[in-house]
Amino acid sequence: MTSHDVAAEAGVSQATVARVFSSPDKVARATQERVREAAARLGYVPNAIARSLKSQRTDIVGAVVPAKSEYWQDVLTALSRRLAEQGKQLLLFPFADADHVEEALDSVEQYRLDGLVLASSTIRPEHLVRMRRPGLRVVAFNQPAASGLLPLVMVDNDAGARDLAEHVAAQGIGTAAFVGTVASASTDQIRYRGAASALADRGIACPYVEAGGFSYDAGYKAAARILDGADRPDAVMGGSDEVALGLIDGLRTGGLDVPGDVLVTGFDGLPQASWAGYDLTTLVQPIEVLVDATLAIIFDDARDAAQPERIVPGTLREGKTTRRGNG
Amino acid sequence: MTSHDVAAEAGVSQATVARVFSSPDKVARATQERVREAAARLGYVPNAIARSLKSQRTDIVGAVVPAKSEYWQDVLTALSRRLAEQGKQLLLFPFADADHVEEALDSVEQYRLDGLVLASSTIRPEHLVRMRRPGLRVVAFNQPAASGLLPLVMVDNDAGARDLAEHVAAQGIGTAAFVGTVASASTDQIRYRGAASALADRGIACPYVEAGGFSYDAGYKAAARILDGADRPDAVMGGSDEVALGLIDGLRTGGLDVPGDVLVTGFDGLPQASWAGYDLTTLVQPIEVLVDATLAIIFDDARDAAQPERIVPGTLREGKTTRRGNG
DNA sequence: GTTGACAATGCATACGTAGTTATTTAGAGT
DNA sequence: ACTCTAAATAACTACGTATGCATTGTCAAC
Repeated sequence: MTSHDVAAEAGVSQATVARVFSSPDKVARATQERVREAAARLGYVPNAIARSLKSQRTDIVGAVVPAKSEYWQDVLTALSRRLAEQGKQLLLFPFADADHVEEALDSVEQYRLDGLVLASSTIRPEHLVRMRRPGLRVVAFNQPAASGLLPLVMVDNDAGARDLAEHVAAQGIGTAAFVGTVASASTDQIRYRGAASALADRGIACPYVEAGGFSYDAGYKAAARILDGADRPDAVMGGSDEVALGLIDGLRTGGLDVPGDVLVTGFDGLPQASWAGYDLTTLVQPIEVLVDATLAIIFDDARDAAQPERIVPGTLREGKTTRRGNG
Repeated sequence: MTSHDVAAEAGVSQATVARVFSSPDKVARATQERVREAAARLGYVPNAIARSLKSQRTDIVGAVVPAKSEYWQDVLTALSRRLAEQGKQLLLFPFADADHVEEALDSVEQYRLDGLVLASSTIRPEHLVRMRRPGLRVVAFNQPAASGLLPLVMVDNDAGARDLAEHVAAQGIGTAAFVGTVASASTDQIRYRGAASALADRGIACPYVEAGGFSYDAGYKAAARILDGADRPDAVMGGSDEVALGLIDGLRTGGLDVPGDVLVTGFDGLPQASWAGYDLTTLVQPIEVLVDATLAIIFDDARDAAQPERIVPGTLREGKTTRRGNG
């Protein structure tokens, strides 16, 4: 079932059929109806593949993201929704771990995508630069390491970490610890430095503990290391919500009360962080805003602004995990 | 940068270049190397769009799924991974709610997908049937309503619900309640009937309560209705893990102890259900098995078996939410 | 030395559409 | 009635690849 078949059925040329579906205003009202009826009768649907080949536009945006991550799921959901509103699609290139990024990027190149969102702070700079190809609009999403290399959209990690640190400090703590995800992740570094610096300003030390992963499990296990440590901190700042949730459960399993004995904070603003069982104090990322900024860069015709950087502030959400004296 | 350019660079014909990348065994070893070198020099990558147009195969599988759902995220992760192993891609067509399914299906038709996974028990039969198009292998995933209409892969909802019900009954309860997601969902109906029937066999009544949604929030709110009710059940069976987690937090917020005062079960086996804060007793779906069965149907050449139905048993995971006397 | 078989490669074409150019048609002005 | 203009449509081609068919080259068998 092609546009030729419809053309024959409607008694017009193939070109007219094509125009009906791609630039209807160039076709007379009556002709248009005749064509649409014929198409409906035959069950014709335009072929996106052929359209893409001819028009050199796929209307598809790709996203290279870690396969397992609550945070990225949320981002992708928002991204996908926005794209759908514009009649575009999202093609996923998930990777299991940092070593497999290259494979994902290989398959990206075969598709002539309109744009590409590079996620995860574990993609290495050499991979980032490799994706700078003519005709492909790339945006690094929440990936501080890409600064200067690619257009970049991210939440203000530094300010967010400071906000959290100041909020925790205001509860009157003596010691703190920062449990990061993976030390080499650029978001981790910025968040830690921001938090540690804000705490240092108030005379509070804040050692760095690496969870070794981005998951709940990593946080859960890290809690054990903190419990075993000599000097238990009064507050634990998680490098991400997922890690923080694991921390909470790990600390509670170890017999501590959160927030009675230890305050806990997260970072990201996951839905799960708001669950009544946790009610985590965290920095909520404005995902809608970040996604819109990303799509603006990809689809803005202004190709001049070579390396735009959009840094959007997050919002502190105060939950009960930093509420002292409720224990 | 096309195969023609590479052909010129390597001093061969375009056809040979094409063969090097799609059926290498038809090209002499030496020629192959020359072509690959030329391609590498020019940075050539085959164009998947053109390849699809010519070969009438996209190597892309589509999935129509609800935009927000922990369960489907897990399924998609598994699906995507398996496809990537075969050099294929997953194209998502998420829909916000049941009313928007049609829009999603519209865009599906434009892409000439190799296969399509129809998820969500809220897709209505008329939509399902509409997707029966020549050349498109469709599979209904965990969608009992599709039985007889489309090839179907699902977990054994009935047996799973019975297993859960029997396990709960064995804890020595007097009354129970089933909190479903949405009453019109076909999975909901089967799970309720299975549970209610197994409980009835032991003389335990089990009224149906509709949460009105698939989310944590829906479960959380449903808990309030149960707390307000005259006769509080000894056990609450959630129609899904997400709902069950909300139920737990809702019941606990209401002052009840889980499992001390009320036992709770879920269904699906989400990662979150295993979190230490919940440790939910649930029926774990064998997602890998389901995904493999799905892909087998899509890519099996045997076009004869018109309406295969694969019903796979799940596994009961016993958590502490049904462990009596630990309160 | 002729033939046949087979591997390796080139040539030509088609996949289904969009856009460019050419042609037809209708309407208005004089 | 005759041109001029603009709108509507038709004819044609190109997008980049895969593949059937034709062609060439190589080698073994008789």
